[in-house]
Amino acid sequence: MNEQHVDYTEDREDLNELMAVRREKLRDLIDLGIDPFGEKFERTHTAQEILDRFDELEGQDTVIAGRIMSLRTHGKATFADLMDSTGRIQLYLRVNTLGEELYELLQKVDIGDILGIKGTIFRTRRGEISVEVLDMKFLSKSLRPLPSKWHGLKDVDLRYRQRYVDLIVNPGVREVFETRSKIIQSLRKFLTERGFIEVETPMLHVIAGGAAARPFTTHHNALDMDLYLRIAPELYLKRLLVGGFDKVFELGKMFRNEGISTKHNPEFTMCELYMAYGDANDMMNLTEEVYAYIAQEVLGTTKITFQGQEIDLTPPWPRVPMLDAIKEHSGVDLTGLSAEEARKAAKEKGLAIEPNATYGQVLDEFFDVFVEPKLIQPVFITDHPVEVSPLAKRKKGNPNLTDRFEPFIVTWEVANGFTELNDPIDQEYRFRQQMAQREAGDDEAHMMDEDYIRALEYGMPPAGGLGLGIDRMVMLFTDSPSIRDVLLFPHMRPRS
RNA sequence: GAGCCAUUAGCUCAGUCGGUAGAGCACCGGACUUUUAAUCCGGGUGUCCCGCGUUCGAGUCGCGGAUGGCUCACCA
Repeated sequence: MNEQHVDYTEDREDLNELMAVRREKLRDLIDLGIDPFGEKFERTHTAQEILDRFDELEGQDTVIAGRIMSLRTHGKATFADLMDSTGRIQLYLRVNTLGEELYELLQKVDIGDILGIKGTIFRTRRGEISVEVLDMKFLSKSLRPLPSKWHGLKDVDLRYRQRYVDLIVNPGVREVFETRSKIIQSLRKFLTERGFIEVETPMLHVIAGGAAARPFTTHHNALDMDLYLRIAPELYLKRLLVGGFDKVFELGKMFRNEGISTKHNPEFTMCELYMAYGDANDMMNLTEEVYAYIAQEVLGTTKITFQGQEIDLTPPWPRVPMLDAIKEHSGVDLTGLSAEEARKAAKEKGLAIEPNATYGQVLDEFFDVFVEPKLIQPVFITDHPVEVSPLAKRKKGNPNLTDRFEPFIVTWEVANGFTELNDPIDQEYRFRQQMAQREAGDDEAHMMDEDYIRALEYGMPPAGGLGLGIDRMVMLFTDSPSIRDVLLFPHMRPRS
């Protein structure tokens, strides 16, 4: 083994006074033969348990551990607040009970240190449930000062880059991520209770399919080939329907090489699920059910508040064909128009449209401008044009539209689903259309996937499919206006 | 990618007309054995985001850059 030598006495000139003082205390502890970074520590209670069960625990001994969040010294007695993952509890330290030696050691304790405490549970004269300390151990000396105790950390840049500090000093941040965990748990429970099997499909794709988006590119050295990070798991999951699975879902990260905004992060979480022998209608039922189920499980109600507006998630949600919604909100009926007529209608409404825009693209533009901003309460927008839905089955009676839907809540598209196209000949035709669009300069058009066509040729049962945006769901349920508030480590440009 | 705004002590923020850098908390020294934003006395700890320029003199004015926020664009 190499000889290791850690120098705790090194003087570093890059440290500010606050950090230098903490290092000095660290050295003092080492000189006293005390390990500042502790070891395994068995606790008997959490802070919250003591607060909740005080009546039965009063007078008993307890062993707790956590981070010191404030210190109030009064000469020969000191009060401190200890924070663990469940909450805060006050410590009372007295020279009489601790002894001179241990009480002296208190001078080496800084706010931020993680201590192990043995003590007696009692209530102070002022009525605060506290632990009178009999013994204390350093479990981790903190070498950096925490942000001010009542302003917390406000600088959003620092909050995201140093989420660990944000979590320590800003109460509520932890809650958002605890809620996120509960939401994902409820979702898994909901789906597995209904017979869905959770699967994992590749994240490294040879063809980035299943959505219209620019992919990230990476490289496999041994094979000397470029690969894409997945933009959607859709085509793999439907291969599983071909293989005989009836109900599958995958919950995981997707990667899209696009802009960053309050609603977009380059990597985000989606849940896709597929149900053999079902259709878009089943998926709409499932969407409103799963939203109501999770809201009930996590928040105890299906009426939630987002940024001051009440949102009623109680099923059923209205289902409105896209053309009807456009007609209602713009006054323009685009039904049955040619691409050219649609472009003309767009110009009359002052919309910026590409000269060679397809009928579907014109519809999208009308929808984005006139309809989307109005969709506050949950609503399904249905029957999307076929050009923008290359994987969805055509609508019976109107081959220009598909059996597709997108639910909207607070103007956000929170999911996307449709009756799956299981006709390999039509699918190949759609891919070719997409390739033509790609050649015309649309680098988000779908790529050809020969193997997927082959899978469909073996026969895929009719099916309904759904993709749920998990980050937006968490935003909605935690009243968070930015996706960065529901991602522990949102993407940030590295700082030089 | 474009526009607007922000960046000053560890944190939260002030800084007037261009004239030697300020507060609260935190921190350091002292007093204090039931406080809780403890209190009282004393102490300011700084690459004013970076660079260039204007000026006798720049935190402040100009130009360029970095990072972030918001809006727009992009994102079916």
